[in-house]
Amino acid sequence: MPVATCCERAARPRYDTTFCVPDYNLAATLDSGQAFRWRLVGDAWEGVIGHQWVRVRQMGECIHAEVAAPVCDWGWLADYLQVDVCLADVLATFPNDAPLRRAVAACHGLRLLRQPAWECLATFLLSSTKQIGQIRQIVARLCRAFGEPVACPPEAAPAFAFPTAARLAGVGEADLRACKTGFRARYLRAAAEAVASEQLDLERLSLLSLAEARAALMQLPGVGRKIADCVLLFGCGFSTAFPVDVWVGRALRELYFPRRRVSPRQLEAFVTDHFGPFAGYAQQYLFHYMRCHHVP
DNA sequence: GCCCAGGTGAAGC
DNA sequence: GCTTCACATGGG
Repeated sequence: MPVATCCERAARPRYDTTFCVPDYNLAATLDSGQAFRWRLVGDAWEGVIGHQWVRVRQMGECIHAEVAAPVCDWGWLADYLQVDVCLADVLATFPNDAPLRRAVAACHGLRLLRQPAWECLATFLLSSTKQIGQIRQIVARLCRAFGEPVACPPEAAPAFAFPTAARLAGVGEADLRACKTGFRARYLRAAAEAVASEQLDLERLSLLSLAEARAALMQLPGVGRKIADCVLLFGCGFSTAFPVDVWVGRALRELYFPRRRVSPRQLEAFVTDHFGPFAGYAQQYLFHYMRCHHVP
């Protein structure tokens, strides 16, 4: 299985590195509504992963990355970007149907990220009935208010880590609402408390079956099937998790069941059966396609 | 003003 | 069971 090549993934401390990886569309990946902390500055994307400020840039078949403090081991970034995933192998498992073929052709190089689970849970808790741009703004306010400052270059905007669960568990609901979280503030606090108290161990979810992990997340108030599947897909590595939001629901109905009445139950059965071992990737292609390319 | 946004939970038939 | 509605907030 071909993997990305990387110069000096573990070597002398460096401020930058390059991953050479075929079929990686950085812009589509960072801007496809799976992560909410990336900002396009010129031709580069700036964000924070854990406590690291990062600037990444597409250079043809390679991704160039810069950080603010020298790094020996770049494994954390390779893991986040999932550069070792061979996209061709993933796409080869997709069913050969017209809608998916169109979506894959339109969104060439779209990938899934592997995000920190707590950040993923918290940000998707804040996502309900919000547009992606607004989710970004809420998350930015939250990080500025409650996240640790992280080192960044002088020309960059001040950067903050995503607030820990322990920190948010100690924040009053009114202060969360001041970040424009609205009715989601209560849910965010409850999740922070559950994680901080270790009543919910997010790191252990990946050891469970998909159904068990999903059930554990759905114990939290404000976490239903859709948000749970986002966390499992984007933060825990469950490649068959298949979040169905308004866009994906629309994609399934319009593209697979045109002019037919389909119950949510039927849709679920279809999804479980149809998309294969990387159904979550297929979901992301349909989502991005509907948002950026499809004209009804 | 009206409708919608990567939803969920509670209440109503 | 399935449908309707409230929940905050901002953009088109």
